[in-house]
Amino acid sequence: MSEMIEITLPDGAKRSYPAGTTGASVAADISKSLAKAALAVKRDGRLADLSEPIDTDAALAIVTAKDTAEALELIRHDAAHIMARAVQELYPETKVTIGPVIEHGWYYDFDRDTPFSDEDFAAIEAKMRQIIAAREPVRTEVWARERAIQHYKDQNEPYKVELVEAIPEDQAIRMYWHGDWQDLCRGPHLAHTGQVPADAFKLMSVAGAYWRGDANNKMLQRIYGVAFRTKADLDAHLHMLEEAAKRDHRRIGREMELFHFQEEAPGMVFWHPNGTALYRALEDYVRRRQIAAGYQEIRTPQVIDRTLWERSGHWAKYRENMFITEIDEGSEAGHHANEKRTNALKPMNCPGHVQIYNQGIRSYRDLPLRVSEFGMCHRYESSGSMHGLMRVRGFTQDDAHIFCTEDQIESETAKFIALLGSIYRDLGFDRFDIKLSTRPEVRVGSDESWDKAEAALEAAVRKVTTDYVVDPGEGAFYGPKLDFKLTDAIGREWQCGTFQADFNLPERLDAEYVASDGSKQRPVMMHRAILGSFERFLGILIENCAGRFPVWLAPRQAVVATIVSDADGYAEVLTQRLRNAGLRVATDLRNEKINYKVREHSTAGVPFILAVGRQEIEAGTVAVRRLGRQGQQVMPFGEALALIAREATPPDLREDATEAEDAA
RNA sequence: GCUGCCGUAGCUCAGGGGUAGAGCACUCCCUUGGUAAGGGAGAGGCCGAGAGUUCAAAUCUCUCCGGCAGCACCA
Repeated sequence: MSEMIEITLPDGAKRSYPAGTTGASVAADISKSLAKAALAVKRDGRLADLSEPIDTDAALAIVTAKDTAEALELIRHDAAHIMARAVQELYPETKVTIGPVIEHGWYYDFDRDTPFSDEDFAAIEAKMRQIIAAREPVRTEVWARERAIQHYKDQNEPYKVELVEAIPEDQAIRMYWHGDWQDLCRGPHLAHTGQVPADAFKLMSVAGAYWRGDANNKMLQRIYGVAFRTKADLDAHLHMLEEAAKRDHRRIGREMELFHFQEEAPGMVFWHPNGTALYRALEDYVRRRQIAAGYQEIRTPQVIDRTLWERSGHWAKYRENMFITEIDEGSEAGHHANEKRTNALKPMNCPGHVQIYNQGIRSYRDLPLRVSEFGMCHRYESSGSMHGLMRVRGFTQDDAHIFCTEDQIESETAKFIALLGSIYRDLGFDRFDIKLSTRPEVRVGSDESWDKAEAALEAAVRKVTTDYVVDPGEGAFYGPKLDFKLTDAIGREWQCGTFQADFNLPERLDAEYVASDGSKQRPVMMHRAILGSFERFLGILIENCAGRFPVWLAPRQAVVATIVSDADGYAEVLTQRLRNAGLRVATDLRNEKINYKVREHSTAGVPFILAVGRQEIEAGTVAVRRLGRQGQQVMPFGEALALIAREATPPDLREDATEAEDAA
């Protein structure tokens, strides 16, 4: 009876053990680091108890790296069930709904009239620990549909009835029991409740969430939790959140005096001098890159009569989100008394750009025509959707429209992606997520056009990477699009870049060009933005670098700080020379010790601190201290100026930039 | 917009039915100091706005405004 069990190790190697060997001894045998992973010796999709012998009947495997993540997923999933059970034991009137695993943890949506409070959290956590300590077995059964429906009707769980009814006919209806608490679930699960680490989970927050994600449905209470394999992992996660909070752009924006918001203008940014310097440095850079890429810059009106918005279709479809103005033109010549004229602040730049395209007669030789605008837009975003700089009501897009033929879509897309990638890299973003959204149910344009445009976008992406996702049906009604997303400090994704085909607007606003055969043709219009908006992008940028901007973007690139007041005059002369070289420099003549000044400007993220005292005046030098480095270096002022100027040069203006671009 | 929470000095926060406190920042004075916090003094608040309850409201109630987390939205 010396039956052997074969175990596959993470590196692909195989080992054999006698039947009856416990999971724990297998784990110990393999290695210490794998011992934890061996928690996930799996059987029937469940994690086996390490104290139990592993048996030959099941397909067993020590987890690979992927499986380790899977084990964590099981812990989180079981924690969700255990929490739901705890909630129903504590508050029996509560109706349960769904509770999926998410990044770092899980949530569970409940229907209960009384709101959950922080005190409830402590009680729920305590109850969860009891359930875990009881090490109650997890078991499962497949039920007939009717039985499941009847069961949930009897239990007065209307949401579960709905869920069961929504399960496709060909899918099994599986029930899981954690002890005697039952829940509808696809599984898999752990072997018993004791396998959820009692000290490595935490309930984080409660928030409203609509049943089935539909705002027409009742709002439920969603409790979020996080769970890890060990307490150390949990603590590390909580610590990471604290660190991320320090990088929050709203906090840094205040600390570095970049911008502020105030009640009278919700969702509108007041950019302070520092923030404006940053903004301008970015704008200047993008402008140069776009000019180099063949864009022509334009400017279009902020306020436009409603008739144009009616023609563009925005009045019908987007009015809710537009800032509308009514002007009484009664006193003006040519108008009847009390005549009102209705205008709207532009929520987007496209119609204005088409107006410029439509001036004169365009030839196929003009295409592709690329017009860009740093266009300020206003959208009346719903109050709950605003978020610092990330989602605002007044923002400036680095917008451009490319008028081209269908045949040019692919090459224009490829050029755009290359430009975007290069700019993102210059700004410190080596990776970003790409999403292709394809035709929705309701749309304009022929299927042939959609086929062509979707294929063109995808082909262009594939030239660069295979790492993108397709979101079927999520395109705009007017055309397919590519979205480029970046992530904020705590991992929320924000759409920044975008590239969208538009079969609609050229039609509505009657844009055309003369083809080589003399016929009039409709151009395709590509909407595109690289940053998306300066506001959102700067928000992400701030969080990404935690306020320590590269020198070329830093609001304040250097501070000249005096050690003694005798150096005031010298400091002012140096400051002026640095400014003449185009650098953003401040002088600190305050009656404070140099230690204090160094500390303050270091904390404020100033890349260069130039200290001057008697010795420097004598020798015509400065003592240069660089952010993030200990100590300082005394050098002739001219040398310091050259050093700072070199670092302050934007990436596209560096001497090696041209070759780098050509090579790419 | 919805659910929950929050709104006291520039910032971080304490307090709490009898008209306000701390630390940091700020101003002034002393100190002229050589690379991450020198010392002292002072100024600073319609306690988000409005209404109600009360002899009395920053405090209790309601409405509104704004913010935070999430959901919905993001032609």
